[in-house]
Amino acid sequence: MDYSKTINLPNTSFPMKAGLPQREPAILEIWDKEKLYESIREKRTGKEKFVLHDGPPYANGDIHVGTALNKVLKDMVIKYKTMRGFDAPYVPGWDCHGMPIEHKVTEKHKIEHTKEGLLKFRGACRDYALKYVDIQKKQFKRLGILGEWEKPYLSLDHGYEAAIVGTFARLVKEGYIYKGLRPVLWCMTHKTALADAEVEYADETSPTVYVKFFLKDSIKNIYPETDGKKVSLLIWTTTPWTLPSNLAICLHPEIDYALIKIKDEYIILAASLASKVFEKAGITDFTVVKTGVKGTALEKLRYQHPFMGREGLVILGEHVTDQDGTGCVHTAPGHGEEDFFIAKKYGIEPLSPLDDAGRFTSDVKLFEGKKVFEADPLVIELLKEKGVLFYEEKITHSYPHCWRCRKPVIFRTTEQWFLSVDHKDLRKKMLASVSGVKWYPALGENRIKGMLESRPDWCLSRQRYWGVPIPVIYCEKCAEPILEENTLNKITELIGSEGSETWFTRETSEFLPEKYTCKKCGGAAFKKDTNILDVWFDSSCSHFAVLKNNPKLKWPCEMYLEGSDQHRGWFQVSLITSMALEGKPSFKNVLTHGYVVDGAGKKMSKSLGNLITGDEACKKYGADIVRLWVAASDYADDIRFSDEILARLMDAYRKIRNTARYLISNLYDYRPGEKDPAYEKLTDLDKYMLHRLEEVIQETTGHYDKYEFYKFYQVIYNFCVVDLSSFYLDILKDRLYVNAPDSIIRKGSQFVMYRILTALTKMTAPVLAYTSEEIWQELRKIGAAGKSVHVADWPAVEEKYLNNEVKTKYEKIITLRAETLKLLEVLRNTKVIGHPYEAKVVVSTASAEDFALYKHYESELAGIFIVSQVELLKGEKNLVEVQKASGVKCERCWNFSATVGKDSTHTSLCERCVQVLKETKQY
RNA sequence: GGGCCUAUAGCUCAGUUAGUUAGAGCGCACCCCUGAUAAGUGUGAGGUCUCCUGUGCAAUUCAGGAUAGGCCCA
Repeated sequence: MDYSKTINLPNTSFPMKAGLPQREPAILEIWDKEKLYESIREKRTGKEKFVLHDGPPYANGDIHVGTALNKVLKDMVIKYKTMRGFDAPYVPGWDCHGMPIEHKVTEKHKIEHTKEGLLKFRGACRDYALKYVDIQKKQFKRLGILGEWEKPYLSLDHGYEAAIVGTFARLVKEGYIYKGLRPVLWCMTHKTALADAEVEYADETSPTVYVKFFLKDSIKNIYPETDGKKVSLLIWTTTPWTLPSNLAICLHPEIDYALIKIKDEYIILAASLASKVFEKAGITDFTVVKTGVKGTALEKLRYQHPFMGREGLVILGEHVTDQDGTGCVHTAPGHGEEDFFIAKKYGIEPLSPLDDAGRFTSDVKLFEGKKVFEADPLVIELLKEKGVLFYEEKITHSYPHCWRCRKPVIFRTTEQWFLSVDHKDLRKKMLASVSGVKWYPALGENRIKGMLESRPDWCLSRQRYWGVPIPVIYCEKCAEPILEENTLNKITELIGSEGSETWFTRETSEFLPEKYTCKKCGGAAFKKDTNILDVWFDSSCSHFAVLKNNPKLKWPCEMYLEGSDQHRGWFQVSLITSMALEGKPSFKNVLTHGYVVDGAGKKMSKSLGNLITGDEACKKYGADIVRLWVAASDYADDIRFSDEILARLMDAYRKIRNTARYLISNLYDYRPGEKDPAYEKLTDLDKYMLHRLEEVIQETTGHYDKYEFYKFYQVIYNFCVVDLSSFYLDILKDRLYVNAPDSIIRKGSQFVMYRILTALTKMTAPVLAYTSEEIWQELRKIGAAGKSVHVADWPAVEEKYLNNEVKTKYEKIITLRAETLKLLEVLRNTKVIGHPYEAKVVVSTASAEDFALYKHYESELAGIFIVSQVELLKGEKNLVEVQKASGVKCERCWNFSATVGKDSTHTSLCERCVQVLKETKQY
């Protein structure tokens, strides 16, 4: 007789091999078809809301693993909160305006600077953005992320654009918006401002001049010998053309400045640079009169501009170095960012006497009409004439160039719109509000506070084309901006119904009341602002545009979850608009994660060639592996992504999957509730495992609640490997296979296995979105309720299954088991035994208490150690011995037993197996 | 250059309120099993806790610095 036919072997069609890259898309299709997201919404209607507000990714290119990580984290939070009973809708969004799209589109379309040309260009940008919204949407869905993919929010939606303009209008009304000057990088060929990203650095040879600027104020109180003598500060510049705009000379407060006598005049420059400069200039005949005077002592001295007929001021700045030059920095606030900001501190207004093409205006009669670089030699000539040119040379240095025309760019001061962060104490209020927000990890609070303390006013205007227009109209005659409420409201309304294109298609007059005249000069002709708003302003309005305008959502929301770069970005700009206009933050919790880096901890970049897209990862590993990677990583720090890491996770995935598969395969004849033994009838092993499960549920719930997914991963993985695979399930084999199918011992174990599997499946659902669903569908076959694991409720801790008494006892048994296994290894290595069934364990115990405990489990011990026999002795000391089992191997259960052969019909079976055959009428 | 942060086995993570041999799982090596089988069990080997200096009787743990790396800014 073939006894293997009489045992209850595992049976399932659930595949061992996952084949995720193929299987997942099929599951996704079912979710789509069965409208899983909508079903979840329906089930959670009326429940407490948990709104995670999606930070919009930029609609350009394929999603990067970093973006995938971000979205998966969000999805895990939402899936978990949903299972915990919250109504957690997810409305994903996209950031659609801005420069990167402009650039991509410019590669194909040249912008024609006409109304039609501009509209065409913007249309192309829009198409481009929508195309990538679609591409990215597919990639996000592929990752198993559930959400309102059919109705996402886009920053180019009419409603969203109206919210942007409306927010601007409200900020104007509250007095936060002002017009000011600011230096920008300017391309003289394209006659346009450039963003930092549009500039590339290349070597450039420039004329370099050392120029004497004569002091007007006497410094005889510091240097008595200079009384009545000519004293100059020696400055240095590589852009002589900026000298007409010189308004100040900047010194470092702490650097030593030297007074040097040459013939009959005195020159001041940084002491440490003097010899270098004089050597260059070939001057040997000089005397160092005095050193040790700090820049501070020279502050606020006045000097005579060498040819502009005005005086300038000596100021102090930390940016001055004594590494090169003279330590006296020529400062033209109209032509440099640092110059601008340092001059601002001294109340010096910048001078920028250039037109759009970089030609001097009539403000500088000497060079009127000359382009800046043409002016260089003319300036040098003039300096020579005036006798102030100390030394001249050519140097090659790194200089910014326009990335399109490759021509050198300049700094030029322009008028821009700003948001004041100190108006109405906004900065202070923001700083205070930050403490009321919960930051994950807690250090995020530090970081944003530091940034809030130092951030300058927000420059809102951009000289670009693809974005939301600045809704300001100016008087043609006096350039007075119209910031009246009703005008701004009308613009907002029109943009709301027609989109921002309306700004370009409609005439200026259509945005103004009839017969409107300028309040300042009475002019009747007007023009629209041609600039757009910073795209960060777009995203700063998302909480208004999305949370306030969608009744399914709420303001403020529970959570923002983004990369750590958003402390300066989205978190901060959202805080600005929400604090300025609503007086509280638009979020209650902020979770930040680090950046994805490669296996060596280096950042991912095109140039390093270590970049990987979300799609590539899904194709190579499968979404669930990517999700497991996200869950297993501690996102507080940088997150490494490498083949080795993913290979380890695939191993882990297989282990989890196989553990689930094994549970499934032993539940084919189980129906929940049908033949479940009462708790008291369960063996202590089963009780112990029920207890362990409750512990695991408690632990994982705690970890999820703190968003510490990697801790969840460790707990659940160890539970699968240590508690289940190598302990419980290994021991269970004998019980499940050999005993009668409906025996209490088998049914009891199945009851526990079922509870473990359902809980395990639910607990892993937020992470292994697809696999848990696959397992759930198997559970449904035997009676689990609910069409998807994602509509199921989170497993509740069953207090009645907590049993510390059994736990304490069992931990002793487990310790004894570990000792036994070590000894079995010795027998195996000496070839005394192969399978542990060939062994017998003899346990001598000195402690009466322990002996009693072991005695209590005497009948189970052999099964627990997976050996054939266990003998317990009350001995002098604690000792475990292992020896060959006695008796003969039973052909059915493979245990060794002295009872084999006792039955006359089944001569190769042990007593137990004979009994089982009788029970099951197979005798 | 500045701000914030990180650094424990090949990998992912623990841990030490400073105190005898620093833990887990995986991976690896070896063995077993062949009734979870492109599976499963067991045993074992892996770490100068990034480096330097300091404060302690004692430092991987505290302080200072360095190096490497990340984000943001200049």
